[in-house]
Amino acid sequence: MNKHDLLTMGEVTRRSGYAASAVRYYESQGLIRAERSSGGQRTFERSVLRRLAFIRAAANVGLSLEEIKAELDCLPGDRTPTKADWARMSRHWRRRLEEQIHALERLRDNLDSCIGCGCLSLQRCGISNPNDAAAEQSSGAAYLPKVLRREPPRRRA
Amino acid sequence: MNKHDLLTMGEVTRRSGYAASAVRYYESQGLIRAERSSGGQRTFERSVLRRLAFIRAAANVGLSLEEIKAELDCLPGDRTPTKADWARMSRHWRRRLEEQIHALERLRDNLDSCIGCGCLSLQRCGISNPNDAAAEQSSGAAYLPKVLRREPPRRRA
DNA sequence: CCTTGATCTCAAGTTCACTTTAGGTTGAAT
DNA sequence: ATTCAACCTAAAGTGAACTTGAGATCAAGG
Repeated sequence: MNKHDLLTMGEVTRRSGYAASAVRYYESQGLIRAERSSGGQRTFERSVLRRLAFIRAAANVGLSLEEIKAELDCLPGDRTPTKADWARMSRHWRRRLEEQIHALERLRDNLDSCIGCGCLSLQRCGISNPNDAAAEQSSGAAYLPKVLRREPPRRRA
Repeated sequence: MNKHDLLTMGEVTRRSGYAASAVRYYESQGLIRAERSSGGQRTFERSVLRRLAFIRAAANVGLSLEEIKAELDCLPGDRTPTKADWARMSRHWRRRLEEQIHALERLRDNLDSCIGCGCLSLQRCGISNPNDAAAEQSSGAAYLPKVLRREPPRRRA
């Protein structure tokens, strides 16, 4: 093991699975911290692995780096995060996951009925025609869940 | 109604909800077709509205434009798509939606147990440590569903 | 000391899905 | 004939999340 439990860039990349460029990028964005050796090379505390793991997990849940940073900033920098810390943060995830799940389920079910009636080709389909209200007496996008809907001026996924 | 059922750009943008720039972009990418007037202005067939509706719906399901184009390319250019056409294409969607749903559910449930044991901080958590096999006898990313996992060289969401 | 591999910085490049800008044309109404 | 909204093109810009490249430096073994 290294001096005083400090990790090199190589160790971090091997153990986190992230590329060095990504690790540097996260540091530049303030998601992780790194000390420097006398020669200017990065040395990481062990806890950086946990942070990187958290980053990947959160990214998998669909959070942007900005959101992830916001959550990480709530973690105590000094003490080891407690179970309560993690639990608090996970509530965000759970809520987002639940939303995504329900949204997808609604979309899937609506898709079934759309296929059943072939209405994807018509003006009155909620999935495909959220904006054609002018052309028809369509009830609009009632079926398309907010979290999934992409309005005309799209934002990134 | 216009001559021979042809739509102008303005009508298409109003009825599809897409910006003109987006419509032009889709044309440039071969997702939709447009005729030209004598003066060079676009005229669209009615069916472009259906295509645009399809594009939005598919995008909402998470398909990339490339994938959407691939699906649209399977549609018969000549005849009006049949119910069978739509049904075939919707199978892709359904499969993808089901995958996403199950992936999120597994992630959510795993998150619960992770929080329960506080293991997000340890090496043996499947959610957070898909790549730390070298450091521990970890069973790896068994819990993290493929569709959600972001491997080190990430691709876009 | 020398070599080699790991690491450094900084700037620029990449991808996706569009939007914005600039400057020029069209076409319908007056 | 004039006006003016609607439309055109081509090129450049956007933002997220990184990667790549160039060229220099560091650290450790022989």
